[in-house]
Amino acid sequence: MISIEAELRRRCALAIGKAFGAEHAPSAVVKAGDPKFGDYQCNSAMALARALGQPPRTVAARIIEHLNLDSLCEPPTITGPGFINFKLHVVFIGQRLEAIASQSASLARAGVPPASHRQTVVVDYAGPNIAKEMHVGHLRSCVIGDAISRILEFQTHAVIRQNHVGDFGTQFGMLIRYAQEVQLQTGAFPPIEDLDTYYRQAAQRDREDAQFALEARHAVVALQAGEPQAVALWRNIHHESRRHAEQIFQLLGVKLTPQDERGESFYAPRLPGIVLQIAEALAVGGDGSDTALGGADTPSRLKELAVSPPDDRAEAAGALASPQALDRLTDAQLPPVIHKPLTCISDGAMCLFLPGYVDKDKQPLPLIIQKADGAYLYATTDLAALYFRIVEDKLTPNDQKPLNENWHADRVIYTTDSRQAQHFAMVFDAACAMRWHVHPQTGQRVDLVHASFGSILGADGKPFKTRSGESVKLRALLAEAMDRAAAVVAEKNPSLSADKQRQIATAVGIGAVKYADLKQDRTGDYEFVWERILSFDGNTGPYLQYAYTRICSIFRKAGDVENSQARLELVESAELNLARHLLKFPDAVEIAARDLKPHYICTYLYELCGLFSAFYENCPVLKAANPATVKSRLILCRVTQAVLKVGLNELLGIPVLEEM
RNA sequence: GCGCUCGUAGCUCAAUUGGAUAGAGCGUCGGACUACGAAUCCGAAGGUUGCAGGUUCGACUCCUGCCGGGCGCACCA
Repeated sequence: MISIEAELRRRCALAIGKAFGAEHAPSAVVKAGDPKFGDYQCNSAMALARALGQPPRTVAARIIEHLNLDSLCEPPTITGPGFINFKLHVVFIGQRLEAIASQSASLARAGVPPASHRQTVVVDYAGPNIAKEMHVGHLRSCVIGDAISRILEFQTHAVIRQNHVGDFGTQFGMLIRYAQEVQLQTGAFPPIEDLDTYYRQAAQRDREDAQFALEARHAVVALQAGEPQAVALWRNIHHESRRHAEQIFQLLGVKLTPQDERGESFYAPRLPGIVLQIAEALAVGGDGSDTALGGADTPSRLKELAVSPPDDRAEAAGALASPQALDRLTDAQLPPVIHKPLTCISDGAMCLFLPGYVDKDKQPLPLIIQKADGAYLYATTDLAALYFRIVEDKLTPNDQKPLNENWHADRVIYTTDSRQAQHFAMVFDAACAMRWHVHPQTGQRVDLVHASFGSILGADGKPFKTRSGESVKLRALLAEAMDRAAAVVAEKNPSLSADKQRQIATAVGIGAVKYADLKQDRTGDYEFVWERILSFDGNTGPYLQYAYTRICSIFRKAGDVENSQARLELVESAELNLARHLLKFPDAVEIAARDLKPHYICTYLYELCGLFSAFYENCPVLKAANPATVKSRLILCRVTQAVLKVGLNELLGIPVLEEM
């Protein structure tokens, strides 16, 4: 069964097709703007009126003539300029809810249907830098990326989470060199309790000591060449960092595991092949075919760099190009305006020029895929990752963490902050230029999405920092959330055991922080204010968790009164309003998945709790007049509980509690 | 300078992407506990959606131009 909104849209499209021809078929069905207009409305008549040269209300009437609604709705009405209003039939509502409540399996899905077209979706999020402690800057990526993953996963898409860690940059030379130094002096590897301190000390040595800095550069080379001692130290740092990140993920309830981690170091061996591939395919003056220009200046240094380090894995990564192709890559041939993607060497760096990008001086802006010194950049790694996720065959021994099947992603989603918008636009354009955005099996266009988000600001509207201007550590932020929640629990519910209180404080504190982040449209900035986040009033995590505990409390008191064969009687307006809204949960999930915006689910759940409160105030459940009403109302409680659990817990990754 | 983005009630945010009378919470004011959890609920006041044009049956939403904030613009990620 698909969502009701989708079902009505389908039926309206069918009716429009029958009435006016299939070319007019797409139908605009949305939730009604106002309850007095029913549950849903079709807005297609007004749009069609012009094209058909008929009055919109006439068009609406003809749509209705061809509309088959079965017993879904009451007879539709035409209002205003030509809106078609649908009001769900009470009998239909009752049957649907009874069906959902009747089995634990259907309750577990809360009415949400599986996706009609199952896709393989890669979601790239979190991506912390190794050797630095995670800070608030990572919060949104973790929370939003995980929610998006959970939502798509719940729709039964095959979601592949990817943690693209920064673990192979130049900073590692510094860190390795510093680790060597400390080890030599103390005879023991320093415990990395505070990664930031460690990093800062290394950076300070790097700044102050030219000899140290030089050796740090050499350490990078040693690391990339696989020198055992450098690699061992790198592994050590890596291990410590991962341990730290794991703790954060676990505390946050983010479902990333070590198996999901493929960072810069993973892609490093593939980069030479990627650069070669792009350089040849898009060589300036060439058309990608084998027509090397004779006599052009040979950028021999780059040719050397592009094929080093000598690693046969580059070939496996798809290095189709021959080094000879690089012979024609001189910037002398670069046109002043870029009309098609071109690669060439500019100032010694391997550049990919894409149409539509210019710098401050209106000069073509390149996507640099290899620096003049031969090093690769994050654009290179991102392109390698895209190739890996979409094109590459995974059943090769090259993947250190092989899956059982090929990925060939249908969709790749990046959850990073909006400042990287241009970077991803360029990377996506580059992938398109290489035709890597075409699914190797289906030939369909792969959806490349930057699900960007804004910044977290302090109460003053400026970037969220500590008083001394440092970035707030994520661990400290979450600890404060739990402390604040613990204080409230101790005050409100002192009778609970200390252990129980701690458990509740964790769920409430972490949940509040996550919910505050998810409830707002991710594209905007938001202000982080403890009082607002941890409030029990309004659209907050604690408020929703509280609503859930009230329902649980009813069931604790109900004992075995519940009867799965009970019938739903919808009499009171509070009952009807709640019932109607419960059936719209699949619609909320669908639009949240469509736009990759978890806040649609938050808004839906908040409205649900408001309607449940009205029901709770006006319709006694356990003290209802007769047993049949008690059972009927317990069905509403049961489905509300299920929707809250699925929405909060499974889709948003926020814990629910039996009591608090 | 170019590009992206945002501007909605005193404050923090919504508005299913062009739909009907722009909705919530906080704060303010006024109410409801002998009550399935008052960590809650109900009511009131609060708006020329930054400004000015345009597009059309219909605009917070789209197009143009201003004003104001944020961010980005060649070898960091």
